[in-house]
Amino acid sequence: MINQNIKIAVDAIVFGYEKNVLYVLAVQQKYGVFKDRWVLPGGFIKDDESLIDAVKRELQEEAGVGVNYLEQLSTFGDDVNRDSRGRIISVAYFALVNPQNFILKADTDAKDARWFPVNQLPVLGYDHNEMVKLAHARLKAKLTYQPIGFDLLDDEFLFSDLENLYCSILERDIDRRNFRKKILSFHILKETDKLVKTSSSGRPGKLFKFDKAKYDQLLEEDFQFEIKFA
Amino acid sequence: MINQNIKIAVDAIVFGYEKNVLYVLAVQQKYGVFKDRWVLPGGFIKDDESLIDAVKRELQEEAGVGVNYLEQLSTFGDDVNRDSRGRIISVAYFALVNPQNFILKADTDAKDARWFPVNQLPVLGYDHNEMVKLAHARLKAKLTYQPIGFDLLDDEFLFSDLENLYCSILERDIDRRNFRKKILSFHILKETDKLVKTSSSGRPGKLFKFDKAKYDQLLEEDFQFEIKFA
DNA sequence: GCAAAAGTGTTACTAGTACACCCATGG
DNA sequence: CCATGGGTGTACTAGTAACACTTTTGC
Repeated sequence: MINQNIKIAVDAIVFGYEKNVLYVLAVQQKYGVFKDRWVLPGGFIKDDESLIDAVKRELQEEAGVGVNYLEQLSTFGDDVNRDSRGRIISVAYFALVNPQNFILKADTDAKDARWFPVNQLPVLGYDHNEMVKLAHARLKAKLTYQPIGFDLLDDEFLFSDLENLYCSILERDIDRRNFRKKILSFHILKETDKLVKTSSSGRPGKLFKFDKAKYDQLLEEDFQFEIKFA
Repeated sequence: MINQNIKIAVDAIVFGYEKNVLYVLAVQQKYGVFKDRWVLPGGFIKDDESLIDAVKRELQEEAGVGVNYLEQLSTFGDDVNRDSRGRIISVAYFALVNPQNFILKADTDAKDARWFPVNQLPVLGYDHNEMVKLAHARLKAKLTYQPIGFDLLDDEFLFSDLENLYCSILERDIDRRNFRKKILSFHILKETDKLVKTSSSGRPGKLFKFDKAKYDQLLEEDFQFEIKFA
């Protein structure tokens, strides 16, 4: 069989959201040319490991993170010199997590792991800023045609949390009444009877849950989640 | 650096369209375990070659095809045994061509090259049927939100050609009047003053051209190509 | 009683849908 | 004059957009 001197790696763009800010996970390299440089979590694939398992393993090893949503984004291999160590092709994955579900801890290869606000990201190693840019665009687009915002929130959330998430990620104002009407019209939320208040003043709000089972069922009947904005 | 025993390849799902039928390009293998088996055109990447160049080279070598539209589809590497020769990860590309622009000719590695109607595809080698399925879904989806139908047609075409293309690929009826109104409202077509008739009877129709420059310009002004159907 | 956040309904407008007849050509 | 395919307009419907006041709570 052909002889090839190319290595293959995976990298993950992991988004987290908290209090109106969208974060990206980065790790600080322990070794190599980019020692101390911030990069996306990732690494080489093992010979007998699926791509997706490789991503999950790296996230676990480098930052102690388990994801809510994970999908393949794109494969970076057009720039032959994207990695100075040699020809390396990387399959980038797009992930969503709730940062409150775990505590970041740098582990195997990483010296440190941190959340950076997506708008204040340092210069990362390799072509990782480009990957983040692409993933960010994907997130914005997907938010409007797939119910993935819930993967960034707690299991139970206030309507205003969801609304603020859309506002801050899409960077635009949204009419609260129209937004609520639209989302409720899908019937993919379960209303709990719990009332909570976040800040010290103001009327408490009802908690909602995303009804995944209902959503999956609706998908069978060509239901299309879609939100447009004024 | 890590030792890895994984090879990387590219494969292409090339769609062509002619007279209400959507075709996929396949080549017949000359050598190997799958000798004589139909598979998608593709092959190993060279060490100093970008992914996209590898695809273009393989298409040229195996079938003599130059594409109108080419984009990365997905990378297949979750099934560790997808290729019996060893661990091979494949980056699949999605391509559109106008079959009239060239003559198929099997060349380097391929014994033969042929168009198969997408609905009468034989069992292909590897996981290639799965790739076609994914690409087909992508084509259907993209047709409604990107002006890629033109890449399957001649440079100049009748409105009815475009309409039939949408009908046959999306497998549904379309109201001619509404379709024409919608497409024309985008102002991305140039009307030529040529009149032609395809069949021997009936009124001749006007030829149109896709105005790519105009479309690119509109994109700058957040124009969104989008067609919905009744 | 005031500040803060939650909850709610109506009207105007725009875009989508449904639908049928006339026109130009060749035979 | 008939068969075939090209070209066109209007009325109805549904979904989106714009918009402001009332309720509950803590202080």
